[in-house]
Amino acid sequence: MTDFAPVRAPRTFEIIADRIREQLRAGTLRPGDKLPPERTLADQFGTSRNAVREALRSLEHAGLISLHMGAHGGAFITDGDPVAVAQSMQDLMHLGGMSLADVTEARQIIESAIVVAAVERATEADLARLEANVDAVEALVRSGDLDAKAELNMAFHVQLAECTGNPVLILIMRTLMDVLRTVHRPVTVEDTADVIQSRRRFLRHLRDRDAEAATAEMSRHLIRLHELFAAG
Amino acid sequence: MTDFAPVRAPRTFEIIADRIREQLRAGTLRPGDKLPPERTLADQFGTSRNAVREALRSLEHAGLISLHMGAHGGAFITDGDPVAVAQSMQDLMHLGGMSLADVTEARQIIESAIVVAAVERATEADLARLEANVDAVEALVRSGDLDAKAELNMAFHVQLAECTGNPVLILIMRTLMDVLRTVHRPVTVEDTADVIQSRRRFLRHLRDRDAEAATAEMSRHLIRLHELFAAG
DNA sequence: TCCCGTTTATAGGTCCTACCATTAAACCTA
DNA sequence: TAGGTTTAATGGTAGGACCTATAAACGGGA
Repeated sequence: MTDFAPVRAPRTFEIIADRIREQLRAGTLRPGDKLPPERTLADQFGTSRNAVREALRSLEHAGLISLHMGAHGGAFITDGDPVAVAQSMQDLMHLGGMSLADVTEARQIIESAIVVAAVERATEADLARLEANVDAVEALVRSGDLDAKAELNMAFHVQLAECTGNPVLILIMRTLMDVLRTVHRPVTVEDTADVIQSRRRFLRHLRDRDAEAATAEMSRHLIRLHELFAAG
Repeated sequence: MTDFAPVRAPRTFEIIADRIREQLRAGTLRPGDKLPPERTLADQFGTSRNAVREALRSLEHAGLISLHMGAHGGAFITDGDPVAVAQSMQDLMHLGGMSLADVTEARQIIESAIVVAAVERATEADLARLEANVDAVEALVRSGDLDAKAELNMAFHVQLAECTGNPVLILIMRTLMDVLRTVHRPVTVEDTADVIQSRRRFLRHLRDRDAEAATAEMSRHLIRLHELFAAG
């Protein structure tokens, strides 16, 4: 019965941030709009500029606004940049002492589910993009640019998530890739040939809408990769 | 070739926040630790207290630290509260970046994968916890405490993720639940009976290590729930 | 007329100082 | 010893001053 939540006096900057959030939800403020200058806001809210700044800082971190300096600068409503969310998740993962093994495993589990959804929904354009990615990777291997190759490899998985058309899944996959990037070790060249082979098989299964085969192919690949990381 | 990233002068508070982040990743600062007082930090970094405060605000928003007032207050390293991430996702939802349907769908896809992993790994203790949860829900339904019931229902899904033993999956599920909690509408009583029935069946499959049946049962449940939300 | 450097106004970024508000612990007082 | 009171530590707020970046207005020279 008596499960009273602890009361906490709201801080000024929180109130300010909430007021601005309200206007966002109400639609009074729309992406692209510019907020009044900090000094004006401080005046309107009847607070110090300091409090306004902390509120804006909070909104900026949330990815709701982006701040620009100089004349005609200011706080602009963004169209919803998920980078902030990804950054926060990364922080939590690092903080929670999550190991590389944890991340790759989670990725493996989630990606297997994503593949199933992608098989159902991938459009011709999606498939073309994925194939273009593999082609580009092949070209980079020949030119020896391993860093760019690794980048594209990660992009492949994000693109796969994009096939589902679900922004939450895309966000999660992007975050996982970002985390992996920070602990990334360049993989030796010899196994890239295998990777490309695997990708091509995978795409064939995707085209055939063969969920089982596609999942199996991807799982094999991820397990190998996981072992490689673990060994590395 | 000339893919120069735009340079942006890092702001002071960003540098400060990054420095603190570094210490977190390095493990010098661990959850529960207390940062020096703002005044001391300002002194150490050679900046104004203002810049320090904005850095702390940013870290607080990221859920990395929590600030407490009063003597022996200060900035404490948290153990990784995903509330901040959830808040950011909510903001995105409001900005139109993602919809409630996206979240429930992503949850559905991810949870189906989690079930597979849980079937393989759930220990006897895990199963007992899950059963205890269902029992508790049943009791709360009889006593009519719908809020507490909803809370336990969400806890069920987090507990399921915990069966996998993978902290990344746990974090993701917890985040998604947090997002859903805020848009939660009390579900009517009549269908709770069904839910409990479904849960019991699900747990039976889990005990039998029958991945297919467990996944099917959970999917049915989530699809129903999704429709309920959509109709809500 | 057109180009290009200069000026200028705007607005965020930083600093400083003072003071307020909250809290836990030390210190009384009965 | 119990319970209220003081006190010191620390985050929160205020308000002013100045720095810095930037786009637009201005202006001089070819």
